[in-house]
Amino acid sequence: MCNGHTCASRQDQVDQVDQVDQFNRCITSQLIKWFSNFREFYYIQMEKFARQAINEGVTSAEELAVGRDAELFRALNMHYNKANDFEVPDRFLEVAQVTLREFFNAIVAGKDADPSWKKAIYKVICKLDSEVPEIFKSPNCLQELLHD
DNA sequence: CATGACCCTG
DNA sequence: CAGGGTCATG
Repeated sequence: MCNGHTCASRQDQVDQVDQVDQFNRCITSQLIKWFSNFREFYYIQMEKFARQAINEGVTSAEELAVGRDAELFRALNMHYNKANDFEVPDRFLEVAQVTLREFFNAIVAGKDADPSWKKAIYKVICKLDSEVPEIFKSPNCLQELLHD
């Protein structure tokens, strides 16, 4: 039955599954790392633009708006969507604006004196996170994404 | 012991 | 981004 050419041994099959498993684990951890880096860049920009607004004399967070033409948006888009491969959801703009205002108010209030002042903001913003798209939860996520 | 969040560097 | 360290979880 198993002539060594057309049929893999049970052990070989087990090894293959292990390899696929490890492969997927590497890919996912890599993605997690990427998202982590994205998130960090996002907040760095938020702080940067919030301080910039303050230095420019903005007195109220209400004056801060993040539209698709905003410098802040351009900076972010440059990193996440340089080739404009997809349309940025309006939801993203909304959350970005909330985040910017959150930073603005915190800094104006002098909360940045506290070494961990950003955590309060993170706590607020993470609640605004959108649900993870179903495809990403699928075991065949990689295959499905590759088809597009 | 493994994994992931978070932080800081290069 | 990638690496590496720390800390909390399970």
